[in-house]
Amino acid sequence: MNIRTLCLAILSASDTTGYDIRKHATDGPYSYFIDASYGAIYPALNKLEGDGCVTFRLEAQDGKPARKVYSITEKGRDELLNSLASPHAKDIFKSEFLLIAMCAEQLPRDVIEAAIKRRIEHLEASLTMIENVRETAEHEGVRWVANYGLNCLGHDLRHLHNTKNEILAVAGTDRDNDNAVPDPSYRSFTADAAE
Amino acid sequence: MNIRTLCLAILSASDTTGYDIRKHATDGPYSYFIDASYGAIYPALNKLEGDGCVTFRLEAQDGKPARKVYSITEKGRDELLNSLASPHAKDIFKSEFLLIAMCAEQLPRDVIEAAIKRRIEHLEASLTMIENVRETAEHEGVRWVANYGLNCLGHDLRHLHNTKNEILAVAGTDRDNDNAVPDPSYRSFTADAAE
DNA sequence: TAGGCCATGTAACCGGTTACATGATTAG
DNA sequence: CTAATCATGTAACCGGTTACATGGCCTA
Repeated sequence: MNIRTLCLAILSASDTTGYDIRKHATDGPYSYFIDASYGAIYPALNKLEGDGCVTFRLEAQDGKPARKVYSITEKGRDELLNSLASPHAKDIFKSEFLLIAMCAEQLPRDVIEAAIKRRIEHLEASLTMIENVRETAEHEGVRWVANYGLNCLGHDLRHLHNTKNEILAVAGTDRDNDNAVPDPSYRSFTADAAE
Repeated sequence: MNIRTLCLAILSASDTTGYDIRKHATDGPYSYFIDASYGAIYPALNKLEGDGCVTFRLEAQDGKPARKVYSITEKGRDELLNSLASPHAKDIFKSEFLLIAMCAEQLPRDVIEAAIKRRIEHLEASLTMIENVRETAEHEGVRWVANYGLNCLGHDLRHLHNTKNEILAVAGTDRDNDNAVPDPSYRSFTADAAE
């Protein structure tokens, strides 16, 4: 899925500007699905307009540059439906935190501790944001997704709290107190690891 | 996080070839964190070798081309530690399914139904794969991550089963059989849907 | 008066995918 | 006889990010 589809999806819910689309995809209700920057959104919107998938009206403002408020067209809705209906959908969870956890034995305890802290903070921030989205949601779909996120992320956070000590216990030695080579026994794992 | 780091992480657990690294990142224990293709892995490995972060030995085989079995060096471990320690980590969940759910009102019921089906199948496949990873895990970190995945994805799946009717009820009209207004009994769910 | 917000946009760059080339071996 | 698996690698391409340019308004 690409920015084009994201723009159409956001515009299918209500008219907005490129500037606001980016906000939606950064701090707003769409932020935990896709990320997008101006450099991607503005060209996409231009292309979309050329293809007749969206139209825009100029709203003059004093001082600020005129806002280009985009609306989706029937053709745009068709394309949105098509791209969402085609089964290219694969949900991807890219987690650096989990990669750190995987390497726990190789890493000093403080690194893991910091990663857990970041992960917890990130989850809490997400929860707060989604709570906010739910409160102001005007579409059933958005509300459902917000509940989904709240429920799953909440569970995630609880699980992390419950099990963080286990992964910390596996950690290597702290970098600060010197002989950070954990245990010579690690040295020999390569022999049979290939399996 | 990039492929370079991923390669180092995988090599930090055990020696392997570029070919196997790709398998790890496609069907194996690393598949639900990052994706990687040959076109990215082989150049990364070459660069890593030039930088002294990994070494390799050639293992001749008859018929097949010789395997280049890579090992991580002390310098490579340092770099891995550094990139995992720096707080650039942001966990990203890219979900086309959730985008479809967000647009539920705009979409025909059959599209949403298909998306739910795909999502459930994907979750079940993940669960099976992770179960497998857990059984054969040789590192505590891997086991912990597998449990994490099993727990969270399991919860996700259960939640989806419990609430799928709610989002289906919100759907628009079926494209084929025209005014297919769903079952009115679904209409009252929103009250207690939270948590 | 410096910086952040509004609001648009462009150009250079880059990391990664796709698709290909090679070639022997084994399974259907 | 075809397709897949093993195993390496390259080159074209592409989607997206980063970093800029512009410029007036508002806040610290």
